[in-house]
Amino acid sequence: MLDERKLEVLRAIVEDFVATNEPVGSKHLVERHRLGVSPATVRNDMSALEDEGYIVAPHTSAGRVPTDKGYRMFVDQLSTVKPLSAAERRAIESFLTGAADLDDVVRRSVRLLAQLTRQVAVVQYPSLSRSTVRHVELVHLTPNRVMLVMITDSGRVEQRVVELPAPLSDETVTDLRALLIARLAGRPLSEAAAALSDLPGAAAPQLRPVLTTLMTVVLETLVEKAEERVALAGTANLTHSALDFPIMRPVLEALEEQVVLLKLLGEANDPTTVHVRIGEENQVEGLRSTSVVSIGYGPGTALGGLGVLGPTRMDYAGSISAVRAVARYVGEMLGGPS
Amino acid sequence: MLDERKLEVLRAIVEDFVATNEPVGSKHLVERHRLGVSPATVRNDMSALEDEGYIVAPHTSAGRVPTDKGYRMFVDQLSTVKPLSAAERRAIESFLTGAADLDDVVRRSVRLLAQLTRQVAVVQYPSLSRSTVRHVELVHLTPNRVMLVMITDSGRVEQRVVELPAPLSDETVTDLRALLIARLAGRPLSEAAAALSDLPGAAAPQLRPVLTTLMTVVLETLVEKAEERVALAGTANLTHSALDFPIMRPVLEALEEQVVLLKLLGEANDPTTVHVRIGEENQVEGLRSTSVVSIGYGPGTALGGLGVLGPTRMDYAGSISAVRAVARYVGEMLGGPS
DNA sequence: ATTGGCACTCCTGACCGCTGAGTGCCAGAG
DNA sequence: CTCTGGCACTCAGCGGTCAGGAGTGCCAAT
Repeated sequence: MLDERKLEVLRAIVEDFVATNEPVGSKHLVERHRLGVSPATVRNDMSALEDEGYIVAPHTSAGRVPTDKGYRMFVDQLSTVKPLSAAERRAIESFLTGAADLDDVVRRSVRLLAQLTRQVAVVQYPSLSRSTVRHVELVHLTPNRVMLVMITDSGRVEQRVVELPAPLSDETVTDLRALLIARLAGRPLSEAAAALSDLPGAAAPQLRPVLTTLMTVVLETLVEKAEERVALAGTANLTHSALDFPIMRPVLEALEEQVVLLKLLGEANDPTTVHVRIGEENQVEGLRSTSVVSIGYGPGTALGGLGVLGPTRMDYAGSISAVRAVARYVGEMLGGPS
Repeated sequence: MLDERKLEVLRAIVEDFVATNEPVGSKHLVERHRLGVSPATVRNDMSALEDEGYIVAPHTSAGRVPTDKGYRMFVDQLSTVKPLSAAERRAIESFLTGAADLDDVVRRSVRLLAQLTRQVAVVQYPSLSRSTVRHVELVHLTPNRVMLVMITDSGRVEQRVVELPAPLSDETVTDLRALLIARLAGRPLSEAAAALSDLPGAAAPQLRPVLTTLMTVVLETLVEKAEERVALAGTANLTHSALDFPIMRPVLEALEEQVVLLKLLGEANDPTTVHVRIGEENQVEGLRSTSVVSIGYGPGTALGGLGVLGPTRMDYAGSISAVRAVARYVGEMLGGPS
C-alpha cells in the first residue's frame, strides 16, 4: 500500500510544511530533499497519499498539506527523536536548579517549557491523591476555628480553615492532631477515606461531630477540589504560530478552564511514554485545530502531568523531547527532597 | 475654546466609535444623536476638535476616531456613571457569596470581572505587607526542618519550609513558636522587620543562628516575594474586542509577567477612586494601545488592587462601575470574616 | 454663528486578465 | 511494472481599472 518512498515523501511534506507553513508541491520537494526521483514520480506518490487521506490539497493548484492522519503517521513512524541541544540542556538545568519551593518548581518548569517549545505550556501541580502524607497539622486559631494543614511528600502544602460545630480546648486539639497524624502520616491520600472511616465511631462521643466535620474537610477539600491546580505559560506563542485569528478565541477560552486543562493532561499518567493527541483526536471542543503533547511526571509513579499545546502544524519531534526532558527533571526535583 | 456643543460632539463620537468600531462621520452623528444642528455645523466642530487633538481622521475621506486625549477628556468630564443593571448586581452577589476560601474569593472575582466587562480582568491577592498577622505557627517536621505558617486577617495563608542550621528539640520549637506569636500577632507585616530586629540579641546564644535563619525567611519570603500574586481571567476577550492581530502578541506577553500586572495595579492604592490609564499614558511598553481601569480594594485601607484591561476603545463608563462594584464586594468579603 | 451646496479626496468592492505554481494524465523509456 | 518528461489544465494571487459612496473642507448666503 505505502511503500518506503511514499512514507519518505510524507515525512518530507510534514517537515517542509511545519517549517514554512505553506502548502508544499512536488517540485519544491525534490529540490529540498534528496529523494532521487523526479517530480512526476513524487506527484504519483502524493496522489496515492492523498487517496489514503494522509495529505490534502487546499485547492486545485496548490501544494499539499498534511491531514491529522498524516501527522499521526508522522509521529508514530516517521519522526526521529531530536536530541536536545547543549544549550537547551543547560537552560533546563539552570532554570530548575534554583527552585526551592514547590510553587517555584512548577512555575519555572512551565515557563521553561513554553520557552523551549515556543508554544503554550501546561504543568499540573502534583496530584494530592497520588501523593502520600508527610505531615498533618492542626492549628488552633480561635476556640471554634482550626486550620488544617497537610504536607505531602511532593512538597505540596494544602491548608484550610475549618469552622467547628463546638468550641474545643487546646488539649483536645492536641489529641486530635495526634490522632490524625497516626492515621494519615505515611499513607497515600487516596487511602485517606479508608483510614479515617472508623474514626468517629472509635472516639469519645462528644468528639464525634468535630471529627465528622474534619473528615469531611479532609476528604472533600483536600482530596477532590485541590486536584485541580495547573500552571500555564506561553499563551503569547499562539499568535506567533500563525493560527488563524478566528481559531484563537476558542483556544484561549479553553485554556482558561482548569477542567479542560486537567482533561488534557489527565490521560497522560505514564511517566515513560509521551502522549500525542492531534487535531480532531482531541476530545475538547475548540481545541480541534491544535495538538497536545503530554506526559506524566514523578519519581517512579506519576504525580501529575505536563505538556504543551500548539497548532497541529507543530514541531512534534522537538516538543516531544522537550516535554520528556522537562518531565524527567521535574520528577527528579520532586523525588529529591522527599 | 471648546464650547458646550463641541464637547457634546466629542462625547457622541466616543460613544459611537466604541459601539461600532468604525470612524464616525458628521452625517451619522446628527442622525443618531439629537444635536439639533446640521452636519455642516458638526463638521466645523469636528475640525476644531481635530485641531485640539481630541480626534483624528485615519485618512482623508473617513470619519474621525478619538485620540488618547479624546478618551481622557471623555472619562474625566463627559461620561456619566452607568449604574449596574439589576442582573449585574445579582450576578455579583451570587458569584461571590459562595466563596469560602481566600483563593476562592480571588478566583471568582476575577472571572466575574472578566464576564461583566467582557475584558481582561486582573485581581491582586491581598498584599501581605499591608495585612496584619492573625496567627503564626511553627510545625516541626523533622529535627532540623520546620514549616513556618503565617495567617493574615485577610485570610491569606503563606507557608514555607525552613532548613535549620542545627537540629532542634520539640520544646525549643514550642518556645520559638510562642516567641514569634508574641512578637508578630496582631501586627501589620510591614512592621515585622522592626518587631523582630532585636530577637537574636535577646535570646539564648545557642538559639541565635536559628533565629536569624527564621527571621530571614519571614522577611524575605513572606513579606517581599509573596507580594507578587495576581489572578488573571478573560484573555479570550482580547480577540473579541477586535484588537488588531499584531497588537495582541505584546499584550499577551505583558500579561504573563506578574511584575507588569502588579505595576498596573500598584498605583491604584485608593479604594475610593477609580484610576484610568489610557493608551500612551501607560508606562508598560506593549500596552500602549490598551487602557487600564483599576482601583484598590479592602476594608478601609487598601489590601490590593484589581482592574480590567482592554483596547483604548472600550466602554469606560461600564468598566468603571463594574470595577468599583466588584472592589466593594471584595472589600466586604475580606472585611467580614476577620 | 449656522447652513446648504459643491468640488474634491480616497477608501472599498467589483471586475478583469495575467502569471505562476501545481496538478493529472499520457505515452514512452528502462 | 516503474519511472520520467511533456503537456494541457486549473485556479489562487496580484495588480490595474473603474464606479460608487462616504466624508471632508470651503464658501457664500442667511
